[in-house]
Amino acid sequence: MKDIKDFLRSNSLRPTKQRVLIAEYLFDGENKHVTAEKLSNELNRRRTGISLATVYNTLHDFYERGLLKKLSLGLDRVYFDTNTDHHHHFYSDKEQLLIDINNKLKVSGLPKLPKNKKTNKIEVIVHLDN
Amino acid sequence: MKDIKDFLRSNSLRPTKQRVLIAEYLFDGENKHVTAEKLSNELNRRRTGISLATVYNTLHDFYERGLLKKLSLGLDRVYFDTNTDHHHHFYSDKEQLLIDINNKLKVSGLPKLPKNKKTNKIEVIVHLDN
DNA sequence: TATCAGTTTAGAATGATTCTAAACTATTGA
DNA sequence: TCAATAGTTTAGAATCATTCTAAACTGATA
Repeated sequence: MKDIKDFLRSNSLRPTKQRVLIAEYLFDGENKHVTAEKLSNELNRRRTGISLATVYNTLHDFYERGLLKKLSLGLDRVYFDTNTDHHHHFYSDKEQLLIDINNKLKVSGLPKLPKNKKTNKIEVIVHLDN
Repeated sequence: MKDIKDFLRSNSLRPTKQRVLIAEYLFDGENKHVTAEKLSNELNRRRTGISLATVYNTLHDFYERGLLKKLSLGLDRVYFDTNTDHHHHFYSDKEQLLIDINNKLKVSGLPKLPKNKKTNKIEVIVHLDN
């Protein structure tokens, strides 16, 4: 509670009612993959009365502060990941399934980068069937 | 010309005026990464008068027949790749830059798959900065 | 060459996300 | 404690890539 407010303040975010509720849900210790819609549903279930616009704003604010990762899965919707360590994913479009790959997956044999470019990050997506 | 019609026919696609023009552009021997919009612009430049709806339909039809790959880059727009061999990409969101990685890039250390799932494909995206 | 299934198309619809601008609130300093 | 204000929230409109609709068109077949 108090720690959540401090957590937000230490990330240059005013601890508003809405942000506290969202942070409490997202950062409860369990890694989560959320879309704006899924998060909004959960918040409605909890009768928080937080608007969808605020859900979008807050996810974006948290992402900007590095508290969330944004997942590029070529979906329609954007996923935010509370696990901000470098990691990869199993992913099934059909099932809306997203599972962290937290172990020491390695990519080797990369060619040299295009001139004047540097690698930002390497993203591996293991697409699943069935 | 004739070969393009046969090519389309052999893929269960009627060689309509529109499909022939699009296939001629896409499959001219040079690998391409196109979005519906970029392709539509190119076709307008060529005064083909092909509608945007047909561009979408045709890209989809070609994709369904395995003539194009669809790229999952977490963009707003979808990219289609004329290189249908298994390969990976350098990608820069800022610059709308997309470059094939055609060499023997290898991914090792994958954990076992979730139960009852099989790997469809492994996609590696090397995100570039600058 | 008529028939008809397959195609094309303009424009409407969709749906996730962003924008707008007005109301609200946490913070700060007096 | 309070006023001022910068930062937030919100409903609803706007955006934009893509899909849908259903009417007109055309390649293939007999």
